Amino acid sequence: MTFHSSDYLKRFGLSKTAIREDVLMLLFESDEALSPKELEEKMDGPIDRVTLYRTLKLFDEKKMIHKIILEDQTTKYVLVNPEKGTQHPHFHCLICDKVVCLPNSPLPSCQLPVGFSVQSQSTIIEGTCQRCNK
Amino acid sequence: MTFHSSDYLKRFGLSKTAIREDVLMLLFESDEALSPKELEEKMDGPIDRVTLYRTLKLFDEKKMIHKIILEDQTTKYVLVNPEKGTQHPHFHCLICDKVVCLPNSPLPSCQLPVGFSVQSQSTIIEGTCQRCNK
DNA sequence: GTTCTTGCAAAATATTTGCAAGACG
DNA sequence: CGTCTTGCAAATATTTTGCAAGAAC
Repeated sequence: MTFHSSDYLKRFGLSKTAIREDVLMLLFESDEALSPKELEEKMDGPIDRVTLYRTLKLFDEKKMIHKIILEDQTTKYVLVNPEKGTQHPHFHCLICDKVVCLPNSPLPSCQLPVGFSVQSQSTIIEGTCQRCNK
Repeated sequence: MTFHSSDYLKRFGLSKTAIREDVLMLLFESDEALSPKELEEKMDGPIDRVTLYRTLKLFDEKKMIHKIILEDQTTKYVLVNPEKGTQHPHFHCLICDKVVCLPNSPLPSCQLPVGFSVQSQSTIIEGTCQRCNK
């Protein structure tokens, strides 16, 4: 299965630009969530940080990516994968610092007090991943 | 039941200072989580922001307070209440911006892949609270 | 009196805004 | 060509660090 970033952009009604394609590609190829700084470093040439932030904000608004806020207040992003569902817990390894989506784990439900209504839920689990536990 | 901030500090091996007592008192009296800025505004006199940050970091290290990172990347703090357990979901109302602990709701459990180990878990539920839903 | 805490100045970090030049369709 | 996007400069917000003066015990 190949990934066509330009089709992807078109599908969300966005015009095709080099930066947007690069960001999408990097997120698609990555097996972990990436921070703005990590994205910047992985980009081919030097990229303007402002444009990167604007691109990420746009993708987030279009729900093309998930924004993950970690306990250390840093931000990472993953490409939304419709097959994995739009909401699931994320795991943050405290040793290697990687953040991954937890597959096949639907968001656990909480009992809410009467009168409250939910719009979104985010669960971050911190610990050590299987690679670092070896 | 009264709250003695100086006893509280002593119990955690911290020396008693005016700022620490003020911060503890404000957190104790509040029915919602407070941001550094909100704490600063609620303080009697003007307070040095650096001291406030250092105080909050210290309390967090001693596990006297919970640090809650919201989706908008702001930080709020609540006093740890041993009766409510040390970990539970937090609810963030998108209308009034209040953040409260969800009482009687233990942290929902997630199935983790083999080899992963958990150190902490945080769940933030965003939505509208019963007051704002009326 | 020695150690811990505070307050100030300044730095580091992350993110946003305004605007003119440039690219997209 | 008109609109959307980019890049630069600069602003804003948040949090941290170094250090000397002051308070706690």
